[in-house]
Amino acid sequence: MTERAGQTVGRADRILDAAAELLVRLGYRKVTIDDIAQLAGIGKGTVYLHWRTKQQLFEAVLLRESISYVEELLDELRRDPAMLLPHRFIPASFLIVDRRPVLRALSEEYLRQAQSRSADAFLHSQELLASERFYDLMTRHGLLRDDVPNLAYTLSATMTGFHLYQDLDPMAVQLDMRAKLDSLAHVVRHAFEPAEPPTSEELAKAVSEVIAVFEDLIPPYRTWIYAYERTHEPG
Amino acid sequence: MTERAGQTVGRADRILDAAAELLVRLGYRKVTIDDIAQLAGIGKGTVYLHWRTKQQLFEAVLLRESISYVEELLDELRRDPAMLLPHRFIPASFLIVDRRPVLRALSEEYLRQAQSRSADAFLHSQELLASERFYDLMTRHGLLRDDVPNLAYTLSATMTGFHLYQDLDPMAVQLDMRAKLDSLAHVVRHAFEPAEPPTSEELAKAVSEVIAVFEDLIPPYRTWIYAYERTHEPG
DNA sequence: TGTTGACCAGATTTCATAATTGGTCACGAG
DNA sequence: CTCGTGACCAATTATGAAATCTGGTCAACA
Repeated sequence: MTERAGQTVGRADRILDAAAELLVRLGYRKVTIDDIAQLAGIGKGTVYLHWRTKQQLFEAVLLRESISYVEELLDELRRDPAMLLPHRFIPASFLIVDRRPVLRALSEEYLRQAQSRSADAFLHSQELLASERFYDLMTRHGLLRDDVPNLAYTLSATMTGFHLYQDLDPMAVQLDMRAKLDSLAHVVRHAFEPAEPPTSEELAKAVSEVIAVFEDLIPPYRTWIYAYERTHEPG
Repeated sequence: MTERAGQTVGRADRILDAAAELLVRLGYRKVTIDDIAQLAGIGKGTVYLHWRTKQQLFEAVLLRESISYVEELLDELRRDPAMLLPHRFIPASFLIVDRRPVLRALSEEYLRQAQSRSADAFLHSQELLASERFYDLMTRHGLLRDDVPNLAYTLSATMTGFHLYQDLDPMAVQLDMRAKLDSLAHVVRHAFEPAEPPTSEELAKAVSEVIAVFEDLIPPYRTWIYAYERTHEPG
């Protein structure tokens, strides 16, 4: 069984809405299941008809938000294929975390957890954007270099640096966001993109393939959000 | 007054030795000034004849260690000028933190402090390696690109990423150090080095200038370690 | 003059008690 | 019978007061 009858998904969304709102307002720690249930206008036990644990509930929040963001990105891609150039969309993704309060709150919580112990719960939501299939595709179409050692690791480490350096060095605070994005873009362009940019035909082809991949990738993730029976990731 | 009479410096070094040893053994938090004084075979008050606060004492420990490392690096440079290529010495510097227990302990403490609040105390020790003069020189001799926006910030953020990503993602643990160094080297080479490597004449010239700069830079830092009267950085 | 350790205020740890909360499930409504 | 609920429980976490520790000072001493 992957889904239940009637308005179940609608209710799930109302719960996720409530969770998201309280998350932004109070932070992960201070949000209780009771709060969420109350704001959603249901009983506490009902929440557990949808997700096994508080953590899974918030993973669903994160995943829903991520999917929505990816879909936004796909739209932009349809409008402007050049957006697929890593030095364009990676800084854009970087920026987005600052823009979407839910993502911001969750990434802060992720850091807090990582600091102490197992944070992999929040981690696999990143799998969506960082899937092997996506990297392969980008490399194949000449949008990513094929000579980057440990591509996934290298790219993640680099992005993480820009993310975390914010809070580490006072110097970073003085720089405005624009300058930071430029810096990140520079590193991405030179370390991860081939010297030769792809032709616009290649780019268009890559875009349509990216769209296809994500339209293939997203549904199982979306199902996972709402399906009760689950222990780990889809696909 | 910059220095005191007699065996004062020798005693300072014994205190720093004691502090370093206890630091490695117990970690910053658990080391008390009493412990240090006892291990150094002196009274507690005497420690305060050398440094105003516990923090300044450990800054001195860090600075002494850093200077020693830089001098080691200068030696290597004399032997092999190619070591000045950023994609060589930056991963090497990265590695060194794992090798020297004192640096390791201090960088962990730095992260802990940064996590919470003002960590700039530990930060300015990095000024030694990251001084404007050094960057200028490297750029001037074609060892660093001249088109990197916010060079200091960008490079720091990148290196920080590789440093911190260790503890954030389980994937990073599986990769061995060699692979990580390769990744960092790749990013540095392509994002921060010019496409054309310098000629060996240029390189040699840069090396001798680097040596000159550091031999000029180090003494005031060394003085700072031992001089009681101080409020902030030398130079 | 150079050194020290007793001393102090403030920070940290301890420890017991109280309050909260994630998760369950027997029950009741429909 | 199905679905939803909130009282309930174990376990975690918050609280706060008392005890301990420790960075830093300074009067006394060698």
